Amino acid sequence: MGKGRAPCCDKEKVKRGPWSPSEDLRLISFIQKHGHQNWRALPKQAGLLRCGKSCRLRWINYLRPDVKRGNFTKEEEDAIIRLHETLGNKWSTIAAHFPGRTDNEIKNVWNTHLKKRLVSKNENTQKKDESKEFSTSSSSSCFSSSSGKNSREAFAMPVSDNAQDFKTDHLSNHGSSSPSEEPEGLSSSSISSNITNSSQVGVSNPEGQVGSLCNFIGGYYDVNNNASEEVNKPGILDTAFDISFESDLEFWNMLDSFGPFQSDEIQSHDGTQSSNFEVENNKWLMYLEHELGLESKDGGEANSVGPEIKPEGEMEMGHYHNTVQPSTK
DNA sequence: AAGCCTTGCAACCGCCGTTCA
DNA sequence: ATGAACGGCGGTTGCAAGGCT
Repeated sequence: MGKGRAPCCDKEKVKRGPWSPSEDLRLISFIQKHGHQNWRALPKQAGLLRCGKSCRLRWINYLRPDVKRGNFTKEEEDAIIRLHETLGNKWSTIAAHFPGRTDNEIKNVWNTHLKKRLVSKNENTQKKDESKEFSTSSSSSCFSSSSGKNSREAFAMPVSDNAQDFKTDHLSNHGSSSPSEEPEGLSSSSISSNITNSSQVGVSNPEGQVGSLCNFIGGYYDVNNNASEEVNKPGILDTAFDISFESDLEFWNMLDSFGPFQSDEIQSHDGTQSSNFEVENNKWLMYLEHELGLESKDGGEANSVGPEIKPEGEMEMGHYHNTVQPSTK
């Protein structure tokens, strides 16, 4: 043949790096309206200069309405550790046990926190073991054989069979699976059969679309706190997603000028979020609503912040990029 | 206060499995 | 039966923010 694999996109003509608000909105509104049957064709149809893969990733890991963000609880972390022992680096499978969590997020948590925790734990136990006779038991830790960088190799062999069993058992029997198999600390509400992946997001369901969209608009930074109710108004939604992808260049360009903003600001929305963030958040929402002509007349929370809507440049949109995260470092 | 180091995370890359013509 | 196209997955990287000296 000699052709090789065709690149998924022309990297020369494709934008890379952080997503801008405008791009996010375009992607969201497009998916809400049309779904995502074809990721490769989507960027073009949505007027995005992005690779289809990039769009998919952005949607799945960030923009999806049901994506849950914020710090992992101790229970979640424990569950991840347990699942990882069984499944290895099957992040998507592990993620399936945590509705709203993405494989990328779990992978990151594992690599940044849990792995280290286990390594140090393992070192301690290893020191103890060294004083004893060599034990043939190699299953005491998932790290026993993973000295190299490639954890894929380390886990591939020993877990494959178990993984399949586990997958079958847990994915098909959620809600009715035997409690003994279920990771400790995970309630039925935290592990539900509502496994979410990109293809299961309600983009094909008109009602689901509206619900998802509400969640997005109202909860772009606050998926978990039901703020969506504030803007759960059909009229608003209709208007919001009648935005033309081609015609309102000025609007999209204006959004672009804000620079990247990240919905990771919804982190720590467990009620401990600083009011500073909420003010900025609400300003942003108000601004968007204003620009879209969506101001809610009955004065939701978003309007309680104050009437001041600063124009471009004064809203310090840079704030929306990783600046108000609750620091856990 | 400034510079360096570490950490965390979004995004990219390339491979693999599945689907479809 | 075959190969291209596509979606999905896991590994890795780059960068920004925070911490430390």
